[in-house]
Amino acid sequence: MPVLKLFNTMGRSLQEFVAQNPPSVGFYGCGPTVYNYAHIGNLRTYVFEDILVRTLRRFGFKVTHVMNITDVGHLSGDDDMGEDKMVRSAEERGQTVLQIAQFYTDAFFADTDRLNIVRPTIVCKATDHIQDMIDLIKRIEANGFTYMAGGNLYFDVSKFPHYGELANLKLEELRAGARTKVDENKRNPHDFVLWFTKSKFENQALVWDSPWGRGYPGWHIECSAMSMKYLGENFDIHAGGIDHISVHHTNEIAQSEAATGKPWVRYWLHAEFLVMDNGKMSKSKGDFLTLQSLTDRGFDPIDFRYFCLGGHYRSQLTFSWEGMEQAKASRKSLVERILDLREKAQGKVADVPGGRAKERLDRFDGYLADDLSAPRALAELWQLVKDPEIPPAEALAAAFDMDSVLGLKLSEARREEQTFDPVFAGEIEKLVQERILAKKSKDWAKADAIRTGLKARGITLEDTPAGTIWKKL
RNA sequence: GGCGCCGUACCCAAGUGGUAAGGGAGAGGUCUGCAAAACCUUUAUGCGGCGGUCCAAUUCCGCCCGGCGCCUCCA
Repeated sequence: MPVLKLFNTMGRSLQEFVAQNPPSVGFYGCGPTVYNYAHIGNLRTYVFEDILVRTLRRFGFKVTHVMNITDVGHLSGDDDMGEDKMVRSAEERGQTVLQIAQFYTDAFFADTDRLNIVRPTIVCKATDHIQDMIDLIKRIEANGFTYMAGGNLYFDVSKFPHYGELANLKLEELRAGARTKVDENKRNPHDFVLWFTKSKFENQALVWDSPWGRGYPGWHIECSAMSMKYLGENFDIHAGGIDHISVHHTNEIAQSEAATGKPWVRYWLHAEFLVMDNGKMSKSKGDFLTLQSLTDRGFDPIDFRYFCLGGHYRSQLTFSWEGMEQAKASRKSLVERILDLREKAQGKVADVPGGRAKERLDRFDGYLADDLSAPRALAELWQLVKDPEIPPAEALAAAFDMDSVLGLKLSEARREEQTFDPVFAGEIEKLVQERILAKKSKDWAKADAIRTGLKARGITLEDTPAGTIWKKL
């Protein structure tokens, strides 16, 4: 395998990936806050993380993938007088916060399953790790990075010299340009809460006892506590959306390294946003597209996955229905080619692709190795399935190999005949035979009538040299 | 104000200091009773504009125009 290079946000450069303890790789990906459905922008990031994990595994690494489920502590902004997201959602539905969390957690994994995203090795809920967070905060406190103010425990960013390195922030300038509506308890606008006992709103549903009083953890601490618990005090990769660079990940680094006194994460990867024609999609504004809204329009979840793969993860991708239509058409055509190859290979798939197929597979791996260039990798797959000089059985072997990373379910592709309800299929088969007879007697009117009739029922006929085949429209 | 990104054919979207991947859509052709599918051919002397560096720039630098993201919960 070629040398894997990844763009590290820390340092903003393409760097050779060197695992700390090869072949093991510790990977932490920020998971969802489960107060609502994931929207397709969220899902784009998870598709990216899936490509990352699958690529690492293809390149021989043993990946431990940890993902958090944020079910507490994710508060509204500094100057936002609104409620806790979880609490609001619970009140609206007349359920408990934990019921809400469970419902949307299930919905989240149902979505990622449909997108053929491999489940994380470890999924951990914030509410199951409160003691770990408290223990970690104690260490941060013991090292002198905290202060109490107004009942809350704050992290003092001025004590952490490297604060803001990930985001290229300079504290002096930030002070000057700071906003006015910040929490008045803060000494520095960028200080953040590690533990709340005084909330800006009432009815905090979940509270725990702690050395600082009864309350609940700040948002950032869960990722530090849980990642260290499962991956150790320093690990290889941490990934998430680009919006997390300046606040969430910056704060995670500060508190983690303040606790341990040593470097925490080696590689930081961030996925750019999926944006709508008129700007970004906002989960908190309530109007956003879910995977379900795509399938309601007749798209297969994998069409969306294909759509995501068409753009590089570090580039903004603009969502549009037209773009989805194109992805759908494109994927359909790709699957058609796989089916054709299957028929030509008469069910055979080479054990190991050789010759020209191997060359294309190598090129494919080279593209993945170059900062996960899915668009070029996908283009290479197209070149492969279109290459007339490659024997079908070899092409299939290489294509399925590529799909171990792309995840387009190519090996599961079947002609509709094989997946249809047998009764319905038998009925169609009968009509097809009738039409063949009509054609033999040159009764074009009847033949065309049958074809038109089937089309109305969503079935299209194709007369190939090998006979008539039918498929779903 | 600070940080960062983008502007490539009708559409989506890669990419490179030496002359533009791939897909969708369109057009022409082969095949066909007609279709469909498939296959073949075809679609940017051009990469927002203006300068600069260079033997050579779409690719580097500067400026300008246009669009977007983050800095506040958000992938």
